[in-house]
Amino acid sequence: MIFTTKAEYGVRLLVELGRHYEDGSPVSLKAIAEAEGLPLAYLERIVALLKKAGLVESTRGAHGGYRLAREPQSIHMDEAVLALEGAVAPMSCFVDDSAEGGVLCSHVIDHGQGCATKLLWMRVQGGVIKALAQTTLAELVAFHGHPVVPAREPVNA
Amino acid sequence: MIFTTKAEYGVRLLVELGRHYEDGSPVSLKAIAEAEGLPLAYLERIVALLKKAGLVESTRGAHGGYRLAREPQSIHMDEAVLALEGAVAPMSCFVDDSAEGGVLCSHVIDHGQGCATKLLWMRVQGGVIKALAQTTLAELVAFHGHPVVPAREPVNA
DNA sequence: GGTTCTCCGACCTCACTGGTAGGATTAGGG
DNA sequence: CCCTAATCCTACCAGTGAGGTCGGAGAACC
Repeated sequence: MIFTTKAEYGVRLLVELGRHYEDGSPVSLKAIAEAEGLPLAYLERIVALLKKAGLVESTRGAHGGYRLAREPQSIHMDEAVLALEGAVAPMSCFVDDSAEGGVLCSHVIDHGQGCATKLLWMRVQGGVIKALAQTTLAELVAFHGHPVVPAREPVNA
Repeated sequence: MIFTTKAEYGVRLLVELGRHYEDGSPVSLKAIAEAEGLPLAYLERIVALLKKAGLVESTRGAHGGYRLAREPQSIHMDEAVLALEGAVAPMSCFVDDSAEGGVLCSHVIDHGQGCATKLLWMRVQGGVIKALAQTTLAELVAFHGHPVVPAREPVNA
């Protein structure tokens, strides 16, 4: 159940943008790539996903770069990871049937209504999405600043 | 964050064994493969993982097969999935540092104490393990027996 | 006009998943 | 005793996607 580096790099990119959110001026990918030690060309493709999802804005040309489209407190990580990974599903047949009627995996058809494993994967998916949704970018930015604090359950609002 | 078919097939195999747990006699892989429509040779490798983890026992020779090593109520799915997938980690650097001192991913070293993303992945991992641990094999077996909406005849024979 | 950026698509390599093949080993049954 | 049914075990193989590179085209600022 491993996330790819898209999620890892993308979140770190967001954190970096969040640190400069107050500045107003955009941050170039080159600066981020150097600060985080990540391949620039690869970051370009990753940030494109975030832009398409409306999480970041871009300014082209010299002194251009990227900045957050919203304030860090309102950016929840489920949205970010969904944009980066395409889908948050424990099994390949779980594209995103959360709202659909009855999207069943192929091996289920002969079993009538939903395989037993589906119950399991649904619970797992729920756990992941919940964990992601409860974490905001602002939290990660703050954690980046002073990592000593062991954040327990700060999502009480 | 997709599980592989090892987890899918392995759990379905366990469910099938759970259905015949009361019988006492072992179930052959061939029977399971035919019942579930899965490749026999592939199942052999999967069940080997479950055996190594002590979840199932085997009897060799004619009329042999596999049976659960414990009763279904005491088999929690975190143990099963861990045996099948090797590790339940959201990121590659998360082998299993839950008990270790400070296993940090390589890109973290220069940031002092834990990257911001680690906080995120820890929460995700916690959510997944919790969801898995809260589900027992007995639950899945029961769910397999009588699905919520009986649109068709369930396979009870 | 050159520099610095974002943008965009093609390309490449490598590991791993998913599955197969072929056997050796063990146990029952005639 | 052989034959058959089953577990075991290792090697192999094709496809795919992850992870990353390259080259270039457009856009803004000096």
